[in-house]
Amino acid sequence: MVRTVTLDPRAVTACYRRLLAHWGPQHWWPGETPFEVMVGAVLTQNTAWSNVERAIANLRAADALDPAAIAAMDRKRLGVLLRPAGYFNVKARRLQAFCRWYLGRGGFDALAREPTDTLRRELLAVHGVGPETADDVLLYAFERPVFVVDAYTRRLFSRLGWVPADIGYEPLRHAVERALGPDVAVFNEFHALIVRHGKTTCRPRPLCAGCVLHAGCGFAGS
DNA sequence: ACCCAGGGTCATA
DNA sequence: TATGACCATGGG
Repeated sequence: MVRTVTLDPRAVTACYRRLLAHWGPQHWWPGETPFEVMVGAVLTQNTAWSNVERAIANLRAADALDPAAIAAMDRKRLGVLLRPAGYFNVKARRLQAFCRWYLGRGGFDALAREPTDTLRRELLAVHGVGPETADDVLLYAFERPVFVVDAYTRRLFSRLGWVPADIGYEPLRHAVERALGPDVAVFNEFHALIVRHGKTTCRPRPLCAGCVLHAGCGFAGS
């Protein structure tokens, strides 16, 4: 039995509005096609996006930004293309596992007909796809109303005193989803804003100083 | 010379 | 179930 956490919808909405007013729309997810978004979701695991862009550029230059091309490619050669994204041996395997699932399931149009919970369960069964990567794919490629939790999200909400610091992925995801209602556009923007905010003023060390949320969300430092 | 990045898997206790 | 090691490049 997972303890459910409740967030105040008004407070979370105020937090979202304040971040949006301060940072502006983030235009996530960068990517020409849903498949490119999915590739980015795997490659950006624990990796700076600037490095992912280089790897995607390599794939495109090799005419390999395509599920069949990636699935059929020699793994070592794929690793060479992915090198700037880091963990390139790991990611070559993960990307091929993902592409084989994607092709085996009939591609985007077939997958887009499946209900969200089915898609999520299948994504999580693919080697190398964990909760955050699965939810990136669901939200930013399939445009399903799923909120993406990451380290920034957990840190922000726990520093605001709204959730325990060790809250699990699912409890936090459901709490935010309930507080902000099922809304693809809002979930899209909110996650991007939390990342944007987290990598600038709310870095791990030192703790937030002069953060834009101090006034709006009651964060008083630590 | 550190620390960090848009995580996840696997072995071990 | 819960830690810890491991994966690896590039920027601040």
